[in-house]
Amino acid sequence: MSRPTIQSPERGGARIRLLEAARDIIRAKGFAATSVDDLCKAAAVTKGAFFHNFGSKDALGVAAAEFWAETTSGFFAAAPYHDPADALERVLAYVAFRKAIIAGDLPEFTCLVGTMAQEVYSSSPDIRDACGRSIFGHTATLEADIETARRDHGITGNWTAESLARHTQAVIQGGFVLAKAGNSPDLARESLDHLDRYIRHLFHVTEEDET
Amino acid sequence: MSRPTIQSPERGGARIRLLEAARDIIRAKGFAATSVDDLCKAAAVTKGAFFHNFGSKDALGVAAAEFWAETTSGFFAAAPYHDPADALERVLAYVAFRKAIIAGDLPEFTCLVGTMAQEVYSSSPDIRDACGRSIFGHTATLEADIETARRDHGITGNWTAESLARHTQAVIQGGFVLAKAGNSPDLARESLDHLDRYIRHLFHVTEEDET
DNA sequence: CAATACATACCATACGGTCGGTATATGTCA
DNA sequence: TGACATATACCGACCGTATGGTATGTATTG
Repeated sequence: MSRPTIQSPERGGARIRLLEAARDIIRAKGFAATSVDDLCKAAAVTKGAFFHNFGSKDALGVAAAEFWAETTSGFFAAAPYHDPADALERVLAYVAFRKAIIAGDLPEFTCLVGTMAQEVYSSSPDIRDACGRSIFGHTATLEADIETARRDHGITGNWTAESLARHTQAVIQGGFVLAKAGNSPDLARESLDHLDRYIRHLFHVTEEDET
Repeated sequence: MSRPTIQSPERGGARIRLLEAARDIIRAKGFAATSVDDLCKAAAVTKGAFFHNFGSKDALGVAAAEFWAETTSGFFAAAPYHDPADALERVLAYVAFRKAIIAGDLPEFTCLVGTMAQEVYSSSPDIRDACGRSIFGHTATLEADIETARRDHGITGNWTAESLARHTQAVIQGGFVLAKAGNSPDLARESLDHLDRYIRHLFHVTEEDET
């Protein structure tokens, strides 16, 4: 871990440690309830480092949403649900994958940007928009597979790939809300079963046994 | 507006004005970002009144969730979607009704308890549980119609009425998250169209044209 | 007279943010 | 090569304010 240089200004250890702390703490406590001191303590840096890297707490929120977008898009790009040759199978594999990664404690699998957007959409448009870019950027990656599947299977319904991709996100986000309200990850998984069934219905695919 | 009496202690004007203020402000700013002073100012009462009626800010959060449960259950009980004789039609009318009431600005139609649960599920179990009771108490009112519809239409799928009722809530809550992230109510309505289509699929009903 | 339903003044602290300082790395020019 | 200027990354003390909460007083009601 060398010291940061002028060529690689992102190399500053404090910045990413703060972003990782933000990812973990904000998912558990929410943005407003997370203090700058909380973040500094968790990242083992001082306030000076915080305000050197981020001009304000709001700026940290925006950066955290962007950091989330980067890391999750890498995570999903490397995930195995892209393997099937058939586009529809990839879409169904995506849903199964989203279900499979719901494991452990709630703050570990819930969505940072969904939580933040819900909380600050009115008071901090910058954070809200950064969260929106993360969410809708992700739906865009699904949209291509859905559209391909739709064409390959000759499906002509009163819906668009874009809309179904967004609905998929809505189901996932809504599942998280219920899981938190009911304090049980099962509630998030449950809705993904319905989503799976819905997509199979849309594509006239017979339902598989669910595990 | 008489003074509260010992026979009707709920008659205190400050209490309900504070609860109404909480309902409106927390939906816009979130629970943590809403200060006690904010609420007192909006309700035109003093801090003394606040802490007389609620022992703490957390207690106000619990009371606000319970207030929400009461008012919304009254609202939905009086709604016209209960009119159809056929249970399935009532379920579909419910979805249509949920779509219809998505109007105006975001804080006016989004769900207080969904927002609060998402925010405080970890730091304030009391509020979280009160939110959970509100949400799952509402799904229970749908469950009966779904179960009746299922029996009347002789549907035997790999799902339960309870689960579909919860899924309905998940779609609604998720729609709110996307609507906030994208700053557009249309995103909440969109998912309800998918939900409508899903339910019709489950009950083998031909799709109607959507407005 | 006792209980309720407030009002007002006050308090300790936690909060976001600022500021002056220091250590290290890099470019450059004699 | 080395001295110097400059920029970056970070430290830690400090500040003004906002926050949740309290203590005391008072008008009204049964």
